[in-house]
Amino acid sequence: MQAFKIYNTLSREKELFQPINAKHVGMYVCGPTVYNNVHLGNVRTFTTFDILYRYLTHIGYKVRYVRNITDVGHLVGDGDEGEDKIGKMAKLEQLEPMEIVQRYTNDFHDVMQQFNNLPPSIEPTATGHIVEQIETTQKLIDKGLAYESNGSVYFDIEAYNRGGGEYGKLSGRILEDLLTETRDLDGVGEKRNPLDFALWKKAAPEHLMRWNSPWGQGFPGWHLECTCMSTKYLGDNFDIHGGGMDLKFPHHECEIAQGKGSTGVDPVRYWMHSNMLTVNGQKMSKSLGNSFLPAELIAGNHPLLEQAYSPMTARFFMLQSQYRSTLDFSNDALKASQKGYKRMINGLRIIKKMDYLPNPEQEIDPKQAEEIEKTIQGCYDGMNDDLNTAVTIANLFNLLKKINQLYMNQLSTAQLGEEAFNLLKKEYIAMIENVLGLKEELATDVASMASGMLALYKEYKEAKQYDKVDQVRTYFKANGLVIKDMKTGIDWAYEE
RNA sequence: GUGAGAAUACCCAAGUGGUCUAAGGGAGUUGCCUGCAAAGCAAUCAGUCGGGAGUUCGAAUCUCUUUUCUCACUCCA
Repeated sequence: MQAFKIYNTLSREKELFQPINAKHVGMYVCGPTVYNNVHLGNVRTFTTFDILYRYLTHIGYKVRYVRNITDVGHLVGDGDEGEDKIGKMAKLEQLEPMEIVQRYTNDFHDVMQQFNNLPPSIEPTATGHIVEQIETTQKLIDKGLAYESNGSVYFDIEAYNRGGGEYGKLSGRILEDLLTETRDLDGVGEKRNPLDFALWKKAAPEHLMRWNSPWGQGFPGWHLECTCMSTKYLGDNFDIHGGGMDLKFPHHECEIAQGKGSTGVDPVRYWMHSNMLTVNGQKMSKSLGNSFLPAELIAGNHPLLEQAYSPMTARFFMLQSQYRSTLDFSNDALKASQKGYKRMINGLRIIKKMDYLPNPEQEIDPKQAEEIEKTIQGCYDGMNDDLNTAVTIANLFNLLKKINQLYMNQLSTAQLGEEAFNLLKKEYIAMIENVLGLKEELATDVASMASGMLALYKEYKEAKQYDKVDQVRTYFKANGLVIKDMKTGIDWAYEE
């Protein structure tokens, strides 16, 4: 097993990853709130944890990857007073809330597939776990860590901290400071303390999404679902919890409080946070209006885009930086990634078709073999160092040079030796396809290819080069197409 | 204001005490290859890591200071 290090937000240090159960890893990632299309910034986060999932699997762990769908409880506006995001969209579009949920869940899945992110092992929904959320709320009330107020239930942060909780430890905040800052804010109303957060909210009469509970009709608070679903499927204490940097406070802080409050143990061993995708130095976000939808990127139809970029180009672009750095979007950077990605994939095509060719005349060059081994180790060193995909890719480019040299006969497989060659082939393919999740994007524009061929066909026909004409026909036929040579003109059709 | 980070070549981006005479990609320049290209290969491309001071035998990396920027504290991945 590789010595894999993770930067743990809790300790602010890279720590050697040691799962609770030697061979098994439980990881939870905060999924999207499905009230809108996911944007490219969201994609970065999910891609980061896709790489984690892929790498852990690659180095031999059995991973249970849980990523939720938030389909209720996430409020618009300031904390606990706003409207439910999904309910709001439902009213706006005059649809059932669940129609909104389904529409954007589908969109999310489509995008994940386009970017070649693997589906999680379990994808639970908040509405599917109302019972669990009510139970946890009751448990917290019983323990004196939550209180009912006018049909809503709030988590009591002061009581939690009196009992040994350390609210603020993840984000590095000091409770007293938070209290002072928020003391003079208004709208406290039902809460004992402005920092207290909702576990259960009473539903206003016009509220669409509502369930019966011991405290009347209502709906669960946003933070609670992740606590219930992560611990339900991964246990009270599990290995890895991931999410975007912007969820660190308060969302993840609240998750720790709820988890520790209800079970007595810290729920998560390794907290991982991926950094933001920025545009011109500013965070990409829906509210700032500087976010692109993946579809706009792929089509190239956004004012900030000079051209279209394929999903794999974007994936490669994201992987060329480390997930904890902010990554700034620019056309120049994307174009550079496009070339790099294509070079790497060209190498993939070459090595896949290449086999070891023994040659008794030629001796093995131990230096070459050693270089290959060292560079492959470099790929692993990069991944092991808190998923430093940038380093892994740098090493892959060095392997690519060897592959191209082999291809151009500037180096022979016999010089590398069978062992080193097979290692090169196996690891280059595995790193790109299995670990980084990059794949070939075949240009499948059959129509334009066919029309170009038709032009050639016409030329050959006019020059009466009938052998060439037949060749073109055979080529079309081999691809399931036929040439229609009519009085009115030339066209192609699908072979019937 | 409070908390968390960032500043590395023309652009993107690794590197967080010696292996750094600073990865890798893109752009540029030169050569090889080619009928010409493209692709590929080879060579070249940062005397230096935002500025200043310090610690150390040794600093891009640690400390202090300063400037600029981002994020969080309000819905966000």
